[in-house]
Amino acid sequence: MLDIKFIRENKELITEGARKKHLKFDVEPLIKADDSRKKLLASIEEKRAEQNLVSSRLPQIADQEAKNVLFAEMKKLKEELQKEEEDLKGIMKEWQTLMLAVPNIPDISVPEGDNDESNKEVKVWGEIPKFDFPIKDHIEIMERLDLVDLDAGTKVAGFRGYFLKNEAAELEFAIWQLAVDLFREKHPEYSFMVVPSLVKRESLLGTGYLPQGEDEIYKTQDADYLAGTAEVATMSYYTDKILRKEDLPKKMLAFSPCFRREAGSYSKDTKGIMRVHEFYKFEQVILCEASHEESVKYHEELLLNSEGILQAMGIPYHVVANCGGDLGLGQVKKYDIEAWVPSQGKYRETHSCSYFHDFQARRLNIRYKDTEGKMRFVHSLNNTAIATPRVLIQLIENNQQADGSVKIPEGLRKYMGGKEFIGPVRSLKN
RNA sequence: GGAGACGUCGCAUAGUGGUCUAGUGCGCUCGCUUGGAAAGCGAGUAAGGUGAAAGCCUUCGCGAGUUCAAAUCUCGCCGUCUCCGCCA
Repeated sequence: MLDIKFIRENKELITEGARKKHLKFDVEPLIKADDSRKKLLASIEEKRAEQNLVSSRLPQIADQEAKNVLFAEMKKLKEELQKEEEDLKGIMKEWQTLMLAVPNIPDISVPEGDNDESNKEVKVWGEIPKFDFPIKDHIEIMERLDLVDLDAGTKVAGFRGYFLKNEAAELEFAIWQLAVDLFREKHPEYSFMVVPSLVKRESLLGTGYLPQGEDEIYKTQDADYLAGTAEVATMSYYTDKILRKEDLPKKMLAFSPCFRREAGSYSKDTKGIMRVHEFYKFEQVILCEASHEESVKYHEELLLNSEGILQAMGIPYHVVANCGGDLGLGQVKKYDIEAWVPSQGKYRETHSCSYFHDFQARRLNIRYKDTEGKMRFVHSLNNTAIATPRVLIQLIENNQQADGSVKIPEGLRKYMGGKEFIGPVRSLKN
């Protein structure tokens, strides 16, 4: 959500921002609704002032005749007031709907473009491995080593279901442990959290996933939702809070299961563990002072933290600056980290790092007092620290060996009981 | 699941129809005092909207209602606590 005053004063900026994000948005209906809102509100407040004034004088009036006249007048005033309040309610509903649809303005450095093909590579790390044998994809490698059971996954959990088994399960635990250790050692200012996935609608509205993303999110019979990221609960933890300036920035590393319906992606990545309905993620969240420079500074920090985790596992990756059409409603700028998938011959997304300025903080009402004692909304940012099982694809494929075994990256071995390889082949299904 | 109690300005509490523009205590800020501090004394201490300003309006969990007038009365919802039941 943006400030209505800002919107009124910067119509061109908003329109230009929506264009860059390839969103259909017309600011005029909102301005019109706001005009009606202001006009009606002024009239209502005037009537209330009159009502309050008479009410405060009434007890001092002794003359019953005069009192009765006032009673009648007040009753009439009240009827008018009630009608206007009813009208305002209707206008406010429309106003709020329109306000929730206003996109945040993308940064000047965001590349132009409609979809991920226009994303711009900004960084490359690691050597793309060369194989002198025919490579396999993660599904084949994992099934041969009895690391995954996708048939059982489908049988038990349905489409996109999966069971991770044996060393794959161990690898997940190892990756989480690595992330925890890295943060504990290198970024001790981050507080660890385990946060709810089952959240209320307001939390998803507040973080900007609703109302426009209804199809993407699981909903329970109690009208709660299953969040697709720990960001939702971690941000909502601070709803309605007034933080002290000295406490900023707040840095969190939050773990949670994540649930995504993946509606509208039925033909994409239907095999394996690339795109699943249920996964686990450590998410970094930062709340900082309301300055663009601070946001940019921490945006880069979040990116480096995540790169550190991939580097510790020796997985080659690049970073792209997402183009306008690839940004969410509230995002100002976003980097994706994409790690190399040998069987596909391309980089695939493992991390998503974005900042929002005060877009989320306005919706969630998270504030602090600045140096002049003025209340301000905080800025918010977030980035994946590490998400499993998707990263197992890159981990396993890049480390596959000619005999079908998988070399465990050095950085993970101490969490795998010192083991260096997964293999030899345990079961040959096909 | 059943019964009861409660939800007030950062925290604690007062307030049961107009004198509440919400009192008091704690905390916090500033000042006096002091060599410095503590104590003491004094002053201040919510947010939002609107306006050039003075001011005006809103908010006592949320929503609806009664009334000329609601923190206060009625109804619904949400939340917290206590007891009982059930379960680990």
